[in-house]
Amino acid sequence: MATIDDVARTAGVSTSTVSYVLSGKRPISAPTRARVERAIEKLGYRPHAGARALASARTNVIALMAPLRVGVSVPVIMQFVAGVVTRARDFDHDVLLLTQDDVSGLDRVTGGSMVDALVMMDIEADDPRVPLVAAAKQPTVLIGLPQDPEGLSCVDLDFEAAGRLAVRHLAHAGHTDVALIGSPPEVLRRHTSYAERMMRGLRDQARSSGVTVKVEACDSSPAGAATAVDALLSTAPDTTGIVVHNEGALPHVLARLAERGLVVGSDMSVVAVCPRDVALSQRIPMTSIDLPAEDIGKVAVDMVMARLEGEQPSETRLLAPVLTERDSSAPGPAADVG
Amino acid sequence: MATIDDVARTAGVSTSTVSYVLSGKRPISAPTRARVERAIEKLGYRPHAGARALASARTNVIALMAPLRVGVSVPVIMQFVAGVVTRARDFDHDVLLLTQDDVSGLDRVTGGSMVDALVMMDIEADDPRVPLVAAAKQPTVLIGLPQDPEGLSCVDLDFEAAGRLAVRHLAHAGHTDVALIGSPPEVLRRHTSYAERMMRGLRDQARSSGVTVKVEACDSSPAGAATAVDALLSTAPDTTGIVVHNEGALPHVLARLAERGLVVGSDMSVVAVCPRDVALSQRIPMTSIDLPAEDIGKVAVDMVMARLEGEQPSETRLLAPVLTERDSSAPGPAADVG
DNA sequence: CTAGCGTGTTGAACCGCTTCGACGATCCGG
DNA sequence: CCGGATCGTCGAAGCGGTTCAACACGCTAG
Repeated sequence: MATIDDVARTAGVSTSTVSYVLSGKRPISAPTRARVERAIEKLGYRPHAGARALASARTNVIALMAPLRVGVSVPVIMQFVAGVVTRARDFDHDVLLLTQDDVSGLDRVTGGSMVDALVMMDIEADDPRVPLVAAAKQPTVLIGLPQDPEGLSCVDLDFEAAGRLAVRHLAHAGHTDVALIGSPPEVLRRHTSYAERMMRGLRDQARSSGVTVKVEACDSSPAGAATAVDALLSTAPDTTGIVVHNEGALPHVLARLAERGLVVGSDMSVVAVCPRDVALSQRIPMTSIDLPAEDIGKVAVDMVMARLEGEQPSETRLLAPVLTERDSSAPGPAADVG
Repeated sequence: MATIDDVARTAGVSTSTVSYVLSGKRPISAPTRARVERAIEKLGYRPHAGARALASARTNVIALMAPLRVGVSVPVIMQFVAGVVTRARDFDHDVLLLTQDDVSGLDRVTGGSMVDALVMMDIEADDPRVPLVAAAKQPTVLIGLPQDPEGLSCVDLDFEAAGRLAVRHLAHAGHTDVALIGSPPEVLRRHTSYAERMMRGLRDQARSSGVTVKVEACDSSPAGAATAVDALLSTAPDTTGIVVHNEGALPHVLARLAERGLVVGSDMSVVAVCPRDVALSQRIPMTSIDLPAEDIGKVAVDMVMARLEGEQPSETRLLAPVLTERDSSAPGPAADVG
């Protein structure tokens, strides 16, 4: 491998000049720059990342901690990851992938100066990782909202607003008895904040719209979905509007409703909270509130980079939910006929 | 951040001694080791990754190039990734995540000495990345089989054997007209090798088992699945056994069969080629050939590490397929009644 | 008693790059 | 014609480790 000294020698300049050509931190005359660039080209020179990190205290790598296991919906994770990786490249950074359960990884990458910054997904209310990264010298942004952000930046969909939006949509359409089919019980038990925020928004809006709202936890399996649907239909038989906030369970919920003889889009209105493509790949195109996972990932990177550059203070950004009406929702019993 | 010199000073030894305590490459007496370890503990010392990489020419990072976009099934990708990341940790390595389309990333991480080795997923027959990594100084293992491995290591499920196994299973059960519902047309068009190997196995075994086999490409959408099922049922109405090698389409294929009044598990036998959990989360538990994505990821890391250590030659390993009988397959028309 | 050995430790060179202070050259205004 | 900017380039000092040759020490064997 050619080194910067090789380049300097074949270009007939000093190594610092080569360095300045590369970084642009000092003006270099056009002819000199050209000579250096030609040498780089000729030798196929690539700066050594380690040497660079050592000398500059910058690695151009960010860490992304993602839940590679069960629980959260896999396509959503992938979209976050894709968003983070592609946006990181726009900032000339690469991504080091850590798994959620590898808590010691935080220390490793942080203390070992392996990364310039961190992005962490799937934050829980009382997440043990939060104090760790809060103490790190690298800026961090959380995807999700912990109880106490401790000066860290956060991004997420505004699930509370999403809950309100969903109920408002259904109420406007004339539904008076609505329900949430939500996250698996274990997710709720962990006090994952998005689930709780969603429920809060739902209930708030239900109160002010004067509709009832029943909440069912729901395992993502076919059986879990069936159980939830059955439970709902027996304890709240007047339900005509359902918000499904569980992509994994969504197809099975729809299947169960069908089995029970309910036609989604006329007998029963369903609003899904999930990524666009999931909404579109169901048996019928779903009315849905988009979960813009890829965008959130990108915003996370934007925020972390901003903190890396200037001295932006930490902030938390909640993205406004957008509801797109498709074929799974229809007017309800209380709709003005006309 | 404490440096190795700080540790040496507070332990009252030289820096090289600290280094040897850390690496174990020279014997250190128990008392000295203890003093050093106490100092490390006390200062919260972490070796600087960049400095280490510079001095030792080892980064303890491997690159993983994964298709973060459409095409291949998302859960499968996640499982590969999970396997690679967790196994890499066993070797004290971290994972740098590259996207499939970022071909220049290969050069970057390779030439910049950012990683010790590479793992690449979703290899196509005539993959442009193969010559690039073949020229790199880092060992690489491919998940999938290119036309010409050029001395690179490869791992994959033995799809040809899987094809044979699936047909053999159906033929044994008395099916005489079988079909494949396979990858989306664009995947086939790219000559993705697993799809072609699967078809080859299928056809071989069909010939020797004396059954007919019809092949349908299949888009992963509900509509695509419906189209494929309809086409199959009209051009080969006698089909009683289907192999589905497309996890995304699987639920929709099953849905379409149901809509057409066919009961999977009696009227129609279906063998899925997909990860276990996908097979189990369909409307009924599917007879399936497991796609052990996580294992493959782990094996990939094992292989790449072996090459990093000793001077193992490159090899290609094809994992033997395992068929698990569940509820979606049943005896066919030619079965011995008894 | 000494030559020779193994064990444990050390000093110093080096890995490849960034960056700071300095310096020569060119250009300006006075 | 001179003093002071401005511009472009350079030399050298780190950055924080690893590793090699060398050495001090206590042993054993001769």
